[in-house]
Amino acid sequence: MEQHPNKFPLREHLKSKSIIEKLYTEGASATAFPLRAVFITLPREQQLPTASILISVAKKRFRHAVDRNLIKRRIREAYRLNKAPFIKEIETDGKKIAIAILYIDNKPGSTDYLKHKMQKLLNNILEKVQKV
RNA sequence: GCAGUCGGACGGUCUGUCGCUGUUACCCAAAGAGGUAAAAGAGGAAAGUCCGGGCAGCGCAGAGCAUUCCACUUCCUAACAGAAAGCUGUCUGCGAAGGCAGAGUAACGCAGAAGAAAAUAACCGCCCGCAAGGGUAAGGGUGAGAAGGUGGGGCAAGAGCCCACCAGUCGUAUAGCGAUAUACGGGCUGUGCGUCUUGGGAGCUGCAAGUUCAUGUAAACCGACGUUCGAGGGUUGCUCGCCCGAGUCGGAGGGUAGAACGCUUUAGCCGUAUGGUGACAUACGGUAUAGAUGAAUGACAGACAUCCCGUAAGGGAUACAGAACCCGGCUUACAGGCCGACUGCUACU
Repeated sequence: MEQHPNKFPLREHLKSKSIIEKLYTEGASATAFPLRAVFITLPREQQLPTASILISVAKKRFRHAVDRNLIKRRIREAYRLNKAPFIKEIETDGKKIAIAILYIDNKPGSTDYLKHKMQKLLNNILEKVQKV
């Protein structure tokens, strides 16, 4: 049975506290304004998916929960629709990766805009990962 | 018809594509992971976290003191600082209505760069008197408040000194469950705030409560105090009193940070009837409707609906805002429209 490429189930969300802590202290970063990613490559372990994602929108920038949710959902959508080629690359490199995506603008961006930026961001990350 | 007051209820709908969450059924599989399908999946305020409860853990022999909250009346409720129906004063409005305040004042204190004076008042003024001195709160300016107010009588001039009306207060009667209202009568009356007094309450901490399982493990090491000559702990903040008591406290270092329960069936929601002015209560019938946890409930496209602009073609707008244990309130935000009762103005009959 072939897997649909555009799914983004909960299992691919980053949850482990220890990995998140590691991510923020040791992670490298890539930026494609208004998105900024902090990421870390991990050794192959059985339980983790190829890419674990954490999306964060600061309360400081958007006071209302409604606005934060809106942006998170748009970012998630942008990632969901663009992740397939990215994951394939990581997989052929034999790596696993954990990424925190941060939103660093004070204004909400439209869905099309974010999709475009997400492609850029993922390419930037790939470049940096493959250099190492 | 226009303008407005109060109360109530609502706050988008549908289709397609790609997704998310838990549930149920089936499929694959040693198991896990996975796949397919079905039905379901944010609010009136989910918000602010300001009150009150349920629930949970800990605590609770008792006494005193302190602290703190509430305060017109009756009533509703699980409870409340909330709601309902009223009462008194005051302010706003032509009005329907709405806002604000509301236990007591015996004692003590404060007011203050005002004013003569802030309570056993005499600066100016007025009166008596040769004068010394005395009488006087009518008039003056200050102030939130000046010795109840206005008018008349009276007097040397004045003053509840006397009278009428009005306000307050106390007593009696009547009406009301009551706050109060009305009538009659008596005494003859300063304002605000605080302390205080009276009456009624308040154990503490919150679902990151708490329970179970898994992983790991340490009754290891160092120091201090101590076992009836009692270390230390519990007992709301303190005191007394009471109780437990052989371990307790600190340092350094290490481990976990996952899963399940709690967790959604409830003071539940809807309807009808009865009682009540009403909040609400009772009875009967129907109904099942989110449970995430680095946190789902979405993204995109199109159509419709409503409103606004425009002669038209067409264009624009659709708010405030996102569950986190659950309820009852309060407060705040809000495009747009709906229903009921009432008020004012205008027109017509």
